[in-house]
Amino acid sequence: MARAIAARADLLPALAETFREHGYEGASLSRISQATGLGKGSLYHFFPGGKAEMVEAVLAEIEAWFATHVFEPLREAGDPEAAIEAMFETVTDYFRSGRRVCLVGALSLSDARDRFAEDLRRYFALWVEALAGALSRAGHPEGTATARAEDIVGSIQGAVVLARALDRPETYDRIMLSLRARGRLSPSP
Amino acid sequence: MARAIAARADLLPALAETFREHGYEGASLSRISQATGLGKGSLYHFFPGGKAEMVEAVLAEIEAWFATHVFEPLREAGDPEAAIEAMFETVTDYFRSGRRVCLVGALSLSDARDRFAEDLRRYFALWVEALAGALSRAGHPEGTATARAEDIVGSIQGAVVLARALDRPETYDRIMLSLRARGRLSPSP
DNA sequence: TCAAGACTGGACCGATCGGTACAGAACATG
DNA sequence: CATGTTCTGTACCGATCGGTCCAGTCTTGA
Repeated sequence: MARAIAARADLLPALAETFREHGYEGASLSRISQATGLGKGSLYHFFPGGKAEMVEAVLAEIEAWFATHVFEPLREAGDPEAAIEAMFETVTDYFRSGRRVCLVGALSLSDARDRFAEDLRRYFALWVEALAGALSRAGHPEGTATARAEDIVGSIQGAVVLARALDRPETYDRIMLSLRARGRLSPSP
Repeated sequence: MARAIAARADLLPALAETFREHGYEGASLSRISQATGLGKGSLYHFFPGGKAEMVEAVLAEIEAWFATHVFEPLREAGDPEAAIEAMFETVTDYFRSGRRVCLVGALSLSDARDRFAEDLRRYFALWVEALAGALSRAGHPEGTATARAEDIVGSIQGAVVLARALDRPETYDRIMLSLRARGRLSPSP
């Protein structure tokens, strides 16, 4: 009984990688079956809603992961500046310097956006909100903290796009350094 | 005879929009057929290589459009600062404040990236190069002009992602304003 | 005017798509 | 060990996929 829940959760990493690599349309059931080592019967046992339910489960796990490792540290840290630095470290690691696609960003650009609109929106909204709070507590002017947070989150997404297109992970790392340096130099807009 | 060339070019806008809206996998031949009003026979007459050749033709036109309207103005402008301002206007218009996806960026995040790698790489490389040149002539320190250009091009791509995910075109416009303001305030890193 | 070639739509192809049905294996619980 | 449930692979479904083929219709230059 408890096995079912664990097994379902165990599938999510393989599912996530498959959707990251092939997108929603490109991740066919046969590819998913191969990636997870499970037949269709098992997949539909855990996800009766098919691919749509798989994506939703993956998005939920991604959001939970970011909540634990990114959003909450930003919100609760005693030292907000250190938390922001830690955020850069964490996401650079997570996105493997742009070698790994951000599934939420990729889906946002695809035609699957409308189907999962609320999940995609919430992920970025939570990120911007948490970061804006940390910036604010780090001394950033109240009025522009949200704007600055959007700049940063957007830049991270753009860095993934650019590094992948140029096939240069260093570009991702460099953009991260530039964002961090800017935060250190000028807490004012 | 001349008709053929014209007709092929006339298809590109509809093709481009179809790939933008549905991605490479999602843009099925039946959808393409519907969007262009042409049967499969005609499509394969103009693009014997099928979907792959269609995408390549679209990418070539996009690159040509950007070369004319963005890259060359950046390179040749007498007033580089004005050219950079004009670039922001042009791309904001082109991407419809993030309502319209950047096909090159979207393909870069998809599994079609490898297939069109060189086209995707060149588009961004040319953009960064042209912008870095303009920044440099506008007084930006030589050593960091390329880095700053990558920041900007990446931020534009990220703004599209973020605005679409949040479903807030204003976010795209705001990020553009922030990028432009930053250029005006500090020509130094 | 008329042949040559550009162009067209749609029937058709095998492959694969997402999804269903189901019989049996593995399993936890009594 | 018996029983009921969970889990599994596979055969199968209709639909659609990308792509081919071709008979026929336009268009153009001689």
